Amino acid sequence: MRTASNPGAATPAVAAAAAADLGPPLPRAFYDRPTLDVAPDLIGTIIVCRTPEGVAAGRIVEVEAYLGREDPASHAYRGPTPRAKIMYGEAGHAYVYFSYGMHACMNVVTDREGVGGAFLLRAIEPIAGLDLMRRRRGRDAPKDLGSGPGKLTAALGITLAMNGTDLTTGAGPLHLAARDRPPGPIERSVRIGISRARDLPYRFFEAGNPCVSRR
DNA sequence: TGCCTGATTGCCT
DNA sequence: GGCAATCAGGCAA
Repeated sequence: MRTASNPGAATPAVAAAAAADLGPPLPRAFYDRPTLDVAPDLIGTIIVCRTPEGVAAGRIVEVEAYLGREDPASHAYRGPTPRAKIMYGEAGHAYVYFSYGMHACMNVVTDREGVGGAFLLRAIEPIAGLDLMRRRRGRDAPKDLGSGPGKLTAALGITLAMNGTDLTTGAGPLHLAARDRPPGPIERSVRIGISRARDLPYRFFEAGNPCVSRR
């Protein structure tokens, strides 16, 4: 398994080196496909967040697909409103929104421009910057750091200011890197916490991983 | 302008 | 298992 250093008071250069150690950004073509086609490839990839405090990263172990204008559970359902316009833009960008008045939730935009497809990141398995994540979360156990959409943004330091970040350049604070190892079996289920289109099996997760969210 | 709902979390009983 | 915290987006008036 690949490891990454995480110096406490990282200079930008050190932070960049640490982020690079986790792998270069996945290319646009990874995201620019039909949303459900991306799902099996997304589980096990690594999300890296670089802030002045340092670098934090985790394996993505749970996601939910939101298909766009035709999906009643998606923020994109009502068309490209000011909030949803990022989802209608170019694939490979981050859509970060404010949930329940207190949490940031992060999506990655997929599919062709104008479709509105995206994946909500629901859980990560922490792999770098654990002490930083522990401080941000006020929790110690790795499985408590990223086992939920609001938890993982808090742990990684993802904020609303990162909405719209291009994940493919490596220039911004966020990117996704290729898997460091093959994922375990991927299972599907209905999506969690929604009231519309409850029956669609668009939640994907790594079976047996303790960092998957509960409910 | 005002009301209601929500892709959540964590604490309390 | 119940519920409060807390606020922006979307829609009705």
